[in-house]
Amino acid sequence: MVILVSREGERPGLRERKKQETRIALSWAAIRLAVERGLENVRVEDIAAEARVAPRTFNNYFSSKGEAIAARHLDRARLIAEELRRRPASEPLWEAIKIAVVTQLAMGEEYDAGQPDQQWQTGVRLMISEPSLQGEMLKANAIAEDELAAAIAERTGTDVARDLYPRLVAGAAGAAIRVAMDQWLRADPPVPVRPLIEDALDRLAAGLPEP
Amino acid sequence: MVILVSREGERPGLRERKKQETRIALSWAAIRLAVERGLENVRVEDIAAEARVAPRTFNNYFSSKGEAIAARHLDRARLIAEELRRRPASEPLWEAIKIAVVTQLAMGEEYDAGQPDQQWQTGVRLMISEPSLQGEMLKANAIAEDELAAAIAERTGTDVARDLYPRLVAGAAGAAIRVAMDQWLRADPPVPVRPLIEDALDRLAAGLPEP
DNA sequence: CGCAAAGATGCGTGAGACGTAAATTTGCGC
DNA sequence: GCGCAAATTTACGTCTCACGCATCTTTGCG
Repeated sequence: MVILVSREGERPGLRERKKQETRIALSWAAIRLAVERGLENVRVEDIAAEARVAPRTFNNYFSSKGEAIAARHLDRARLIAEELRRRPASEPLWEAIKIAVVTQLAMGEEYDAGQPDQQWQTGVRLMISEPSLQGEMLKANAIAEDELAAAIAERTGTDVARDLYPRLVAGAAGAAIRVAMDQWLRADPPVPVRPLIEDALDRLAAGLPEP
Repeated sequence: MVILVSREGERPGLRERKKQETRIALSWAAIRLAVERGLENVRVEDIAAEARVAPRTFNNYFSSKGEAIAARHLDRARLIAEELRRRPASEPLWEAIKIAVVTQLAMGEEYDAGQPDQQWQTGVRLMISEPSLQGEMLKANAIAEDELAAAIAERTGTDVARDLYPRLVAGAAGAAIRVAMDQWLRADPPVPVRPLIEDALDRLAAGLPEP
């Protein structure tokens, strides 16, 4: 995956900031170009050019076009775990998860009430439509799910390594989010995402009773 | 993915049978070699040689080494949906799912009571350990999950395209299976899988209450 | 027994992933 | 400010791949 290790407690020096900017620039460039001309008509070289870096540099950040494209989604998905950690401990777990997910979705929200930002949506649609990118999206989801599991373990005082519980909840929540998202993207007269997400998570918490 | 379309209602002529055999031979060869010398030291050429086919033929079956390795797991995972369809309609859904999963796991069972067959286990371990294969395993799981969703929709009279329900259940069940499996593979004094799977699925059906 | 279709091969090409070493830039202490 | 050591970016070269296309073989069937 990433070669340039961004050690955690790194203070935001010019160096780190620039690295992050390059990473994001490469990622958006990859998405933009892939949407414009189709993934197969985009060479790594093009992406690098678009981001004003040397071709070889692309591979210092990502090990494939797919990874670059999924990076934006990954960063976004990670925020869910981060947000969950911020929720007060008094909140019931499922409630906290629901809020964390919805909050994260609302992040880049624009004019259109309740609709996540356009660019991210474009990226997700791209990943869903191009078969060769589906694997990358799944990988991103898996990574985000791991972080979510860690956050859940922390919050519930369970152990990610020993207990099934945190990973089970994270996995189920991840599945719910994926399904809701998918439904949302397919919806032909467009519908708001939030209700879908909430419905999916509520059903999970209810033990998935037959409808 | 696969180029050679195996049309469904195909009767098992010599042709089809041989194709299937080649596919499986390539897949096992890939796994065996990867386990023996490490994935990076296995060239497509080697796998083809091991399966007694021309190098070019490998790519007629799989589009990458990873796909070949995941194929065995995929075929196995698909059986769950197939088994679910065989369960009597009178059985409660979760019960049926549990049985379908356990039955499938028991398939290649050997001497050691309750432990799935060695080769498959080896393959799964390989996919978990090699980062570059994790994506392939996730893809396989996703495909199997789709089929499971279809089977669930059929059984519950819901619609995969319109209702969240079938995909939600399939996704949650898939997550439960993954988590249980993972726990099982990590367990240091080895433990039987079945209880883990059943525990995970039971918790799902119970709404994942905090422990 | 013979033909049409399906599959297996061979060959050639365009890309990609990545090791390595040289060139550049940044962070910092003096 | 200045200069050096560490972190990054680049340039190059190499090794595999994935896959299109043309051709040779094998299989299924009348």
